[in-house]
Amino acid sequence: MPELPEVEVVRRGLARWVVGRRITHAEVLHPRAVRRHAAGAGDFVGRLEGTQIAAVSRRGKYLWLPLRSDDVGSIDDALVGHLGMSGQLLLQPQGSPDETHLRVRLAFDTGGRELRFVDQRTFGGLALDALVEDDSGGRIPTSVAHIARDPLDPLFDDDAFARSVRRRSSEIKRVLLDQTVASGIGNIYADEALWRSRLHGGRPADRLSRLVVLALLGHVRDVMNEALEQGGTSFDALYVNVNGESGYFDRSLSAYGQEGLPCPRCGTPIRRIAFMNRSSYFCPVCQRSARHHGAAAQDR
DNA sequence: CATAGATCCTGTATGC
DNA sequence: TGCATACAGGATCTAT
Repeated sequence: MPELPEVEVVRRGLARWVVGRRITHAEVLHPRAVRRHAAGAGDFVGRLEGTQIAAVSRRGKYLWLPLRSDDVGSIDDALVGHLGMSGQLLLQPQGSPDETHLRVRLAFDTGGRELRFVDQRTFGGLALDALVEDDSGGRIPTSVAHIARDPLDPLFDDDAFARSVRRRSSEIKRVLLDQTVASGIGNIYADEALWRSRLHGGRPADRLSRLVVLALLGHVRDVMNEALEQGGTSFDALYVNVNGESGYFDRSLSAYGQEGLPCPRCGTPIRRIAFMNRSSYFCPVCQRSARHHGAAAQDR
């Protein structure tokens, strides 16, 4: 569930602490946490130790730490991380008790706190990956290059997004969750942006007008920025910043998780339906379903 | 190629 | 109390 705002909160917390530090010790406590590192845990640890963290970057829900290698001095690789559903990156004092689901530990030359990857459900993971040039002269890990820029990226192309969305015959919610169209959007912010747009998630994307798609994008940006200001969304102790603290955007949600509660706009109880093996929350009055928009395709 | 559905994983909440 | 079941859901894999 950590989506873009939650991952950005983590990125900022990490950036303040780890940039410029050298990794002196790496330890993998659960092999599944580094399954995306094809060469295995031993290679992961061996290549990580001795490197210096040059930055903390993010695209969508992916984080990466470009690494300056000890011997060469150049920055060719990055430590790539994805939190999956329950991953946490915590800065903990050395010697503090290991978390139940501690998967990877990194310690630094400066002592003090260590970086811990904790992940209950093990959908997340860490890997080392080569940096390649992206489409605008920047650098990005190979394993992240396949996803689109996210809506908070200054180089995000709104018109290209609208064209991409309107080429698809899938339901608009499914398209919002497709990380190759725009990255960073997950179930919570998809439902919130659709609610703000008064759009039912089941509407076919290719029957929405360009202006409706651009307005939806604006709502995606708004809800993400508002969540960021409040430290992200947390429903329980799983979604926390690097100090283990929860954000409180959950208090501002209009639709997601609000089944049975009144729609803040019209008072109709919010409804929950199954969708893609998860849930969609929407107002059945404000967000009209596809059949009310018939074959006329008036949104063109 | 686009699209849709299954799958991975573990802790918590709920019902009988 | 114990047991079974549903649920949380991002990314990836497989099937059509």
